[in-house]
Amino acid sequence: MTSDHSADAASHPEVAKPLDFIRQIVEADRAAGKHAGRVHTRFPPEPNGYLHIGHAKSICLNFGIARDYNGKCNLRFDDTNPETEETEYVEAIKEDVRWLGFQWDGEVKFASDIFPTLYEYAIRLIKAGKAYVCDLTAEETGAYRGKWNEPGRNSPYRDRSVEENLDLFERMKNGEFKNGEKTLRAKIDMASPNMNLRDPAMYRIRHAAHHRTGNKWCIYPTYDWTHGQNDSVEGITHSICTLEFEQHRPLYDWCIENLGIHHPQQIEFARLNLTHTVMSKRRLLELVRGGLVDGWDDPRMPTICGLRRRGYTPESLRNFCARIGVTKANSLTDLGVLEQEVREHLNAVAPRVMAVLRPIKVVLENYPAGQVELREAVNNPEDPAAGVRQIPFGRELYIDAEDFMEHPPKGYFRLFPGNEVRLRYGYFIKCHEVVKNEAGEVTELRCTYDPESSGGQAPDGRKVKGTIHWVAANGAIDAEVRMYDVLLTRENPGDTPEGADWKADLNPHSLEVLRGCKLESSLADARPGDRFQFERTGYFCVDSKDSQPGQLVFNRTVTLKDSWAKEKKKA
RNA sequence: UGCCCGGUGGUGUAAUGGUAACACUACGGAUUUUGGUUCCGUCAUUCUUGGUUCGAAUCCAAGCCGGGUAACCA
Repeated sequence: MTSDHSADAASHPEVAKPLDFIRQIVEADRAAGKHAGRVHTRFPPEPNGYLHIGHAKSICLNFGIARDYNGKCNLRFDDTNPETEETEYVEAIKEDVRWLGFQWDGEVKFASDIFPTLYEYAIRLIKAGKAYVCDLTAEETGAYRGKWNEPGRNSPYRDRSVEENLDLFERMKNGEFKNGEKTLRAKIDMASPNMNLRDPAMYRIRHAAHHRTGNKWCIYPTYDWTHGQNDSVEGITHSICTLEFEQHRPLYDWCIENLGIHHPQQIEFARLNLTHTVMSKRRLLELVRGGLVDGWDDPRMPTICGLRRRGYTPESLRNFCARIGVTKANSLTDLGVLEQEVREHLNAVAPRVMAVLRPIKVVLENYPAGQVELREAVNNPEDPAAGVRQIPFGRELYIDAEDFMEHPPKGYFRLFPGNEVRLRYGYFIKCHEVVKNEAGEVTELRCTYDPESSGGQAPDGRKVKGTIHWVAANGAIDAEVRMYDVLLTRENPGDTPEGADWKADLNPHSLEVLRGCKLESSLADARPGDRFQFERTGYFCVDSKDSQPGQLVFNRTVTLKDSWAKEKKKA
């Protein structure tokens, strides 16, 4: 087994690091020859909402294991509840999985594909005396189920004959009964300490159109009666799900064993929690329906489509999932880990560009009026192959308001009266005069430049501490830039006090829209989805929804690390 | 209240009876035409109490703490 492991590690460098506990199980199963060494997983979303970063963890796990062990991974929609599920979500989910970089095995699967099989299986259980039709209402069923510390009571319908059950079940299917009038239940143990084994429902009556089967069925199988059999039929070997299904596992196993069919192994892991982030579909839906965000793909949403629109790359999401690991321990991952991951990827691949977000005009009094020269700028210092570009320089420029202070604190080495700084790829400049408007705001700086410092080095060898970015006024592009911050101020939204509204923690500053930002002219051709580093500021991408040629809109993906901001905070 | 599952630096994980380690964060420093990147360094960890053992993060027991669980949701 040791040699097997190293062979795998050699052919799959990404699994060379210590294996998570699920991969350990998979390797042990392979070594033992279980399922003839075959590995087949599945990702089983319910099509009733959009995928989020927590799903990405599951996707990376399931598809990743299939890839690592030359196995397969199915994409299967768990569409057993016609009342909440819609085709709209199916398409969005497929797109998100593909965008993340994964391809499912064969056709997309649906739980509804096996409705006929499930029906046959149910008849098998009825014939074996292991399932019965129950007339109890939902409320009554709850009462009969008992409490945690007291056993339930048998349903008065529990001992119907096989013939009667068969007849009733068929009539349920034929639509002879109203919603909720009858259920088909597994006959297990009303005294089980595990509530899931107290005669769980297998079928309920719902006269509702299903997004795929239309009105063909009016009885629908429950999750518990569907999932394991679906795994079995698809030949799944390892059925990976989240912790809350752990106490369903005995039921999962019971169904399969009593049917005598292929037995996949259910394995549970802890779902992802992120600081400042809500992940439940209910809450996400609340944000969307309440108009608190701009839809499922609002760049502040933790949805895959939101992160995509925000500028996250599939690589960064996959790397994130690899970094956080897989365990059974509940945890809360710092959002900073996700942000660091996207910085790391974008640092390597994003072209650098100069953009002034909050412009202040700078006039170089000793620079010839009307003169324009081109300066050479490096596109990506991390990637020499990215080459260089020419950017215009002139007498009038914009710099960022943050790069000038009239009365700077100690340690500030950007521009202030009397101080000399370097304009990146340009010249040294010195500020002599501050022009303000009536409100006392700085509107213009009168500066001089040192013609000898062309290229950013002074021949006399004098040094400047600060280098700031700039955009020539002439030819600058105007753009809108959306500065995003966390959606929730509370670090752990799970800590919202009982009875309190979690939405009270919504961050009122989660979006700041900046208009009239000045961008270097090379950005004129930027296309939706293009990602850049705005030098010294952060990573930004062209919004895929609202940006237009000539009216560009950028989203801030993440800031650059900022040790000066940290310094200021300390003071 | 019953049952199930967890508990390792601030955070996320590793160590699978044999020197508690890695990453992130934080803090310090070097380099730097991005206060970015990169590099070097520092701080800091086995929930408690017993038991088994030459030896326990690891096995056992009890306790404590956290999570899940009583849809005809998934």
